[in-house]
Amino acid sequence: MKIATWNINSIRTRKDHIVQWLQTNPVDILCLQETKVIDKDFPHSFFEDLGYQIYIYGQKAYNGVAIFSKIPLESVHLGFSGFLNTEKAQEFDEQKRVLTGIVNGIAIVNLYVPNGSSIDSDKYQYKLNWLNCLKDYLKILLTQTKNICICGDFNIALEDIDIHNPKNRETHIMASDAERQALQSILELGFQDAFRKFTTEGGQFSWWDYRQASFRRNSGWRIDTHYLTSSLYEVASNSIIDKIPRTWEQPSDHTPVILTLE
DNA sequence: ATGGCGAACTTGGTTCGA
Repeated sequence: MKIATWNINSIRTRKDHIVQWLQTNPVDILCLQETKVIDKDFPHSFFEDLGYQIYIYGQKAYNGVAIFSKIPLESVHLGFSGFLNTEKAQEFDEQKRVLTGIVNGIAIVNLYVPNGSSIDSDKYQYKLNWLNCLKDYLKILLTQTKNICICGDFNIALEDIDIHNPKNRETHIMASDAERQALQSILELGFQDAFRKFTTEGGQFSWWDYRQASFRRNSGWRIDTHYLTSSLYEVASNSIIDKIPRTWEQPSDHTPVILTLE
């Protein structure tokens, strides 16, 4: 079973890339982030024609997540408030960043973690609070199943080897201590980075800034991945970053990451 | 210290992303 994650930075701009990619990479599940479109305008048919069921949770202009699955999902939950009945959860759901469904007994949690802007920004505090809410959400999900795959754009590089240049990383968004600790605290619930089961190498990135010829120079960050509970981590047989779509004309700034189970 | 690039909406200049 293959589960891919890809921040495509607008589904309407990138639909041809996604179709082209799926034709050579017919994964079972594709989790997308930053669809940037209201549900009514989501271009379903392109992907349905390839044999996928489409699950979407979108909003105007920003954020938005989607799951494509060859097998219909069970127990689809939109946002935090799908599981968490708190005022805070409802407030966070104004931004569409969380979509969960179950397939083959595996809960797939598709996430677009807030970027946070910069460490002195209000958005940074929002990001930390959001991660805290995610932890509560996962605690509840863990009471229901031990087979969980969280994947998506985490907007956090967990280790220095996940950044092309970790100098000054303490003050940089996506690498500051508080962000890493917030993510680490979630992982301590019982999740491991699937990508790191297979390589401890640096220089492996999933996002490159559009500016400063970052891709050409491989000045990237590894911020997109799959975190797995131990039952799934044990049966993970591969995790790779496919850099090819980043070489295409008018690409997303992120590229797909593919997990293989069994 | 700033802006670079790309996308969406407010459709042309602004806001946001990472």
